[in-house]
Amino acid sequence: MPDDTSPSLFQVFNEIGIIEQLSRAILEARLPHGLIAPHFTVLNHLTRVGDGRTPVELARAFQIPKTSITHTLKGLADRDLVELRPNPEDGRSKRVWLTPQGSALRNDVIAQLSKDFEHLAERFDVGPMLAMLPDLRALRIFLDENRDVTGTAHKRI
Amino acid sequence: MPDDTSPSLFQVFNEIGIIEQLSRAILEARLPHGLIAPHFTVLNHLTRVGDGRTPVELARAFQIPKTSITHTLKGLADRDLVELRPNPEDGRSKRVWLTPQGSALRNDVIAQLSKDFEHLAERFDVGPMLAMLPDLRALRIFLDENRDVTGTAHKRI
DNA sequence: TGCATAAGGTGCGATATCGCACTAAGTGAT
DNA sequence: ATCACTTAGTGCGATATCGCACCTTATGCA
Repeated sequence: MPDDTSPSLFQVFNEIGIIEQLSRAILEARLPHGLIAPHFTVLNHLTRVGDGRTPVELARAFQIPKTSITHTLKGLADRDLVELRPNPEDGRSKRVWLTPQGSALRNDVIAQLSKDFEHLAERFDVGPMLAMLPDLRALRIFLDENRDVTGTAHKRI
Repeated sequence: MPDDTSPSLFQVFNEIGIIEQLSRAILEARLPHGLIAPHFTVLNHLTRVGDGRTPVELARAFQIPKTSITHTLKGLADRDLVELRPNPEDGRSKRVWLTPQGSALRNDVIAQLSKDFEHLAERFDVGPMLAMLPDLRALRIFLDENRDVTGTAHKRI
């Protein structure tokens, strides 16, 4: 049983879990009522890698079940933030397109968060945070590539 | 708008979010059917800081709404993993006690995860992960103490 | 002591997550 | 061309999350 004095991966994952929660709260405070982090994550992803992705591609990117992305996309489509059109190359699937409103909302939120982060950086040295990015990336990639090694695969696709 | 080349807090939080998701999957793969990460988090917390906490103390520790902890505790109590008894010092509140089964389950899961982490460490250098623990802690503490600064407080208590 | 206010806990309703199972469509081997 | 198999998407049901409103009990101040 790990104790509280020697650093352990338990503690690392625990801190990461809490930080995820707190940073998610910061994000959701900037989203319009009814939208939560997963909605924004989709808008941001489509902006960064380009829209026209299929729902399954998004599910894979976010490591979530297909049913979850279906639901999230429905929420975005109901608000006219994305548009789902058939995939001409595959009759089974669809493609997800950003609407102008979806792009605008994503950019507004990013702008707000940039300001929030600037305020934080005035009172906190973010240097170490930025410095740990490569190691975080390496860990994320390793865990991602080894998802099924510990019998962990579940239904994520 | 942050680009993808210069390291930014966006990317740090993004990596942290993905790692949280993947590590949660590792944990939940070791939990009995019907139990999810929040249930384990409660058992683990009560083991580490001692049981006899009140539900509100737990909600504060995990940064979640009171209603969420009520629900999670009900799930644990239904499975006889914790016991809720009245708080003799405050007629409004209760205290949460681990049952022997709750303690045993927590220890079993920890043991499983320790093995999982050992397997991971055989193929991945965890040194940098452990080294970033102090910085993660500092960030967590700072975000926690400044939750309301950006108008982010919500209903978390 | 009385009363306004705060704090702990929960019922309820809305939404989210996700496993299961199903349909429709693509793939590949014969 | 056929048929077994795989893959994309979704309906459904179970559970989770969380805001709101409410009840109960405690606290603080006049």
